Amino acid sequence: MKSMKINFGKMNFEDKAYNFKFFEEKILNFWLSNNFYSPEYKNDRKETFCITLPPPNANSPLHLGTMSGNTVQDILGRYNRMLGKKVLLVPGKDHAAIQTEVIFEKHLLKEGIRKRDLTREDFLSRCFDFCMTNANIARDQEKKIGLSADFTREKFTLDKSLTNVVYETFIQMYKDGLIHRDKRIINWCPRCETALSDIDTEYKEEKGILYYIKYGDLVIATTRPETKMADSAIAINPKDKRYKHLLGKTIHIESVEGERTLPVIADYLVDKDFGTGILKVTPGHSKDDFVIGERHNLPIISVIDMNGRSTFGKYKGMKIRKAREEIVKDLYKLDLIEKQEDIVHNVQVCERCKSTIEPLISYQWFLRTKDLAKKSIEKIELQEIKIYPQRQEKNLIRWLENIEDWCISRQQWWGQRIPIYYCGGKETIVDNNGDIQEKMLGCGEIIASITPPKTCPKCKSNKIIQDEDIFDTWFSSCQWPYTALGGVNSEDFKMFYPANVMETGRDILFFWVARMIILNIYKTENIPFRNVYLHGLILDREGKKQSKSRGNGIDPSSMIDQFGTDALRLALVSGIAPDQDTKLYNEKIQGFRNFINKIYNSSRFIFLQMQDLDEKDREFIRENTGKYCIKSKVNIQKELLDLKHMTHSNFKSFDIGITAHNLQNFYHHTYCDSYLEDAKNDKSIEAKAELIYTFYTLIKLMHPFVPFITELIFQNLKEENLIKTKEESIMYETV
RNA sequence: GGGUGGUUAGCUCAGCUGGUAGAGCGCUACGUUUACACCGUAGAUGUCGCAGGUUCGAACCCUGCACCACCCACCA
Repeated sequence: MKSMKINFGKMNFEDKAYNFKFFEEKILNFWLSNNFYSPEYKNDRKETFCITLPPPNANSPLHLGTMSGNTVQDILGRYNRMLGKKVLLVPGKDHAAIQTEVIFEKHLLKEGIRKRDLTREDFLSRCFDFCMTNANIARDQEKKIGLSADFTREKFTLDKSLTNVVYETFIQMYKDGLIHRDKRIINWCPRCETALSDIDTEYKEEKGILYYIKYGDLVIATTRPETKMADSAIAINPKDKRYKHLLGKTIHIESVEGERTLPVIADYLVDKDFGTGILKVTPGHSKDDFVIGERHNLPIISVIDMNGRSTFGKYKGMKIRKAREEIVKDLYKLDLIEKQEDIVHNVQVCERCKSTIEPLISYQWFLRTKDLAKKSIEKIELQEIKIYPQRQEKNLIRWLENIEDWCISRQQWWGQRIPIYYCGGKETIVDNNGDIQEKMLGCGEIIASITPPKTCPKCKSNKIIQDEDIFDTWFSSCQWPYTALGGVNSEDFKMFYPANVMETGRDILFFWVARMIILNIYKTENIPFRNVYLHGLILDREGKKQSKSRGNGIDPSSMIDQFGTDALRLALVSGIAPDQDTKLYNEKIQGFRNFINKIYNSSRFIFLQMQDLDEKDREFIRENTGKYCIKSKVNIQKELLDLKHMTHSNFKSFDIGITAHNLQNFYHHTYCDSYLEDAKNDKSIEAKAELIYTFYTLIKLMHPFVPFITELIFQNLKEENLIKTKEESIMYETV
């Protein structure tokens, strides 16, 4: 691409206040209309620096947290570019499966359309358009904050090419025996008729009744008598001496479900202080019971269907509440209820419609992670991947050590549909014993394939049906480090993998970072990134989390309009420490705007000194490479050198907040308040040369943090023939 | 219940491996001087959460406690 000249014009010395709006727009156009953000701009550079930027969700505009992350990563990118490296920041947008589907459904509802009114294809195509609209807004925001990412390389996680890479990974895992299909308890919303991840549910305090039900000679307290026919054991706490004699025995009961024999087991999940200290274990309808059931190899019985109705005996077809009432009545009739108590307990509900979650059993796809996690732990312990702040390392390792198999299927539409095909299809049935089973309708062949097979390889039937489910969104986003680079065979992958930094929130250290390490080591036999930088949250003035419901969210674009991008960038990073929350509010950003204005005015002062110089003087100034003469109480030569060293060493340890703070402090108090004041006493040409030299040095050091105003000053120094440079932009100068 | 972080000037926070408490905002007074009132100069303001301990010496190290925030688990 041929570079284009933008005429910045001379700075307007009449304006005493920096007109950031005017200049920032010009500068941004200058950067964007040239090739500066591309690593190919300086193709001869050898050492690389790469960040595959965490893709924000394509379902809404960016919030401040993402922009703060962008700022940190851009600072690292710009700094490394100024160190002479070939820098690539890859932008992207994430399809964010479930979250997007929820948001888009709400969006549709405003138009009076329900999801079930649409076909799967229609829903997907509308949702795609919705995402593209938001992605465009988000991309503009990224540009506006000054993110020097190569936008020609932008990826969307649902792009066909990325999806195919994800499919390849899955199929490889399938062949390696890492994928299995198994029963699992899920959060089912009977009203929305969908499975929900824990994130899409919330807890609500609810009044309930605790029934003390007789089980033979024992009494068990429960709020859910309607699941008692799905019990497969009686459990006590191993430390509970009261019931020790029962261990290993079975108890015989006669109840509403008829005669049954249940084993007595011990599990530490049982709270001996709740109710009578005895728990009825119902693996089919309670998450904790499911865990206990797995541990003790208990049968799973289902008595509630996906419509939230009972499937058992005389209660069959009743809504759960109704079934509960009836069962309680029957239990009273049989004199099997000792007493009942009112209690207030937390109930898990659907975040959207607030109906009570029904934990149900269904078949899901799983990834075996234990062995993969071991390799990841090794790499972290060997410090091949470093975590900032370091204390999070042990959290990460502990999580990896205790990792469970990962359920990677979801019952939604918006996402990557699982590339598994069944000959003739399948259906899930509940047999008379309450057992959930998958019944194959064809010859039973299961085919993993990127493209739909035309016929069954075994029986040659042409009735091939794809699995209905999609992948967990994290299964795709955890492959981002190589999908962002175009897959493991691309030129970019060869040149830029592994990335140097992964910058993300500590809240997704496990969800994302840990699993990214796992999947990337599996796929590439190499780490995905060398450093992990965790950021904290951006809180409001009172230290509260910003949220839409609280209405305390800070609108990034209004901040930029009021105070300018450079000011916002400084406000977002100055004084921050990794994993540490930070507060943001108007007055704070205003303070940084004042500082930007200080930079502007000091440059005005310096340029005014240079106004009447002839070309010979200018040449003298240009040729000055660090001779000092101005008498000042500040030893500027030494101070500048110290500042440089400190900046470099702080960057090495990712102490960006400290660096920003130090640079600002130095510029304001040492450079302006002391040194510039003293410089006023020396009118010699040597003094002017020193002034330009020191100024130029500082502007470059500050550029990664406040890129706009420093570019403006650089262009004017060039325009005025006061510096010797071959570079078109300050971002390719050397620090 | 388990874990992590925080507690320093009215507010927001610095304070690196122990050696006389710092900056910005705010406040007070003064000031239009070769850039800047979105400014400068000068100033007031602190039992460094509480209680012990180590040390010649602790905001910093150790022990315990309190309060705040967050994370994980549990709520039959």
